[in-house]
Amino acid sequence: MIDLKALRENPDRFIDGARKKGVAVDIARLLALDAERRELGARQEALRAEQNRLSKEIGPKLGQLTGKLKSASGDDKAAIEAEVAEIKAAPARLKEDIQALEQRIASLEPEFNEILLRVPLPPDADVPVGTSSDDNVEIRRWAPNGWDFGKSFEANRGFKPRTHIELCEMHGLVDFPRGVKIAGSRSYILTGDGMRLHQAVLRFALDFMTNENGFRPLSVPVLVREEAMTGTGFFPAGRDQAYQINEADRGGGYDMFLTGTGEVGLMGLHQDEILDEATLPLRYVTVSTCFRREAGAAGKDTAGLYRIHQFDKVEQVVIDVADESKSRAHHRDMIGFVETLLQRLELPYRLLQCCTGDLGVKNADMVDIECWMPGRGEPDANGVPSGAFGETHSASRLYDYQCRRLNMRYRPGGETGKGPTTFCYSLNNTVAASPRILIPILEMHQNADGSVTIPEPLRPYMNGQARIG
RNA sequence: GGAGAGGUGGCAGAGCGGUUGAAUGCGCCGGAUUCGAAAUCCGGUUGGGCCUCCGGGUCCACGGGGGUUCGAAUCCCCCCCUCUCCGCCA
Repeated sequence: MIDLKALRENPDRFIDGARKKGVAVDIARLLALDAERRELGARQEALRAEQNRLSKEIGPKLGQLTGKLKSASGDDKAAIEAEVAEIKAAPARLKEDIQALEQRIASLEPEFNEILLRVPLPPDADVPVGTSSDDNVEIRRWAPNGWDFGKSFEANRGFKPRTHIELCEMHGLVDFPRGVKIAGSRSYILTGDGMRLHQAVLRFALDFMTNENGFRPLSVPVLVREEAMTGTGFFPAGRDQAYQINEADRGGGYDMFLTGTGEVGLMGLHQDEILDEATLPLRYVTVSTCFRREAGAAGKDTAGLYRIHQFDKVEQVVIDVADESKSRAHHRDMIGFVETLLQRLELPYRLLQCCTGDLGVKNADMVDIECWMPGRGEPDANGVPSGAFGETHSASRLYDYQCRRLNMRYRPGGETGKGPTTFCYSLNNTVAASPRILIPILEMHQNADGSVTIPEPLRPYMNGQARIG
């Protein structure tokens, strides 16, 4: 959620930001509703003040009169009753007016909130303007010794690559047909070394973040309430991407949602808290199963392990004070962790600065990391794929957009600080999402005979095994 | 799944229709005392919205929402959450 005060002071910044992101949102309407809301609110508040003042006067008077009423009779009684009625009349009128205003304000609320939640965080000034992922800008790329991006896989390695699908089939790493039988399209079952490799990557990534980078490992709920989805900024915009568990209609009270990332649980952790500044920055990592409907992606990446409804992901988040330079520094760090991890796995990758059109509502800045996947891309005349980059990581900077929604604050100046409570800044980044990352691992480390060399760092997690096949 | 109890400030815990945003204790902060500290004493100590001539004004919030009432932390209804016992169970 954006800062309403900032919007009032500088609407153009948000109008411009929404335009750059390609988000259609009627900010003029929002401002009009806001003005009306405040105007009505001010009038209501004045009436309430009057009502409160009268109540304080009336109490004792009423007490006296009801006392008299007990001993009174005849004309006296009637006179007192009339006086009581008169005293009650003024506040009663106020009450009617207040309630009328209350109703008018309430009638504005749904539209107001609907628009407010959809106003995107403006992109940072240094984010390239663009309309889609085609306009993303490459920052840099890296490849291990012996790999030249300028040459084909065959030219690099001396043999034609097999796709991960072929490799999985060859070594019995995944059972796609039975996955589909059980759970429908985009489902799979990791089998044997496939499952072992999957677990090895996840555990390696978690240990790397925990042991080497000082992140605190946490488990998170993946089945959450709607508030957690809205608070973390995934709703309402991404509502159609989340699986909804229908509990309300079967007497469960309320519906639940399956999370598409561990970010929801990690960020929801400190919802509604005022954090001690001394504890910041918070660095959390989790591994969780992620669920995505992939609505709107019908027919896209239907084969293999690339685009699937359920996967596991090691996710990192950082929560810190409201400071842009720190936010940028954390971003660099978090990207650096991933680069180190990919380099240890000897996977070629590139960093992409996402353009404004590719940021989504909640990010001010986002860098995607794509690994080289030899099995992707258009096949040539001989049916050998060209290879292509495929997104494996996404590092976001959100400023206070998310923490504002989550109501996560700190008080500058520490425990004894007198500063105003301030919304924290948050960031998140993938560490490793599997099985998608198995694609470059299998395809890049395949040998001429189809066997796959297991990258060194994963071997301890596979009982020392050095190759598959 | 059945039966019951309860949700009040950082914590503990009063209040159960009328200046109660809330007693009291603990904690915390400031000050006094002290060579210093402990103890003691004094004072302070929730969050948010709106308006502001920046002095301040005003409203909201006692799990959440609605209702009754001139007036609700206190009464009523719905929801959420926690705890205890029984049943079931990884």
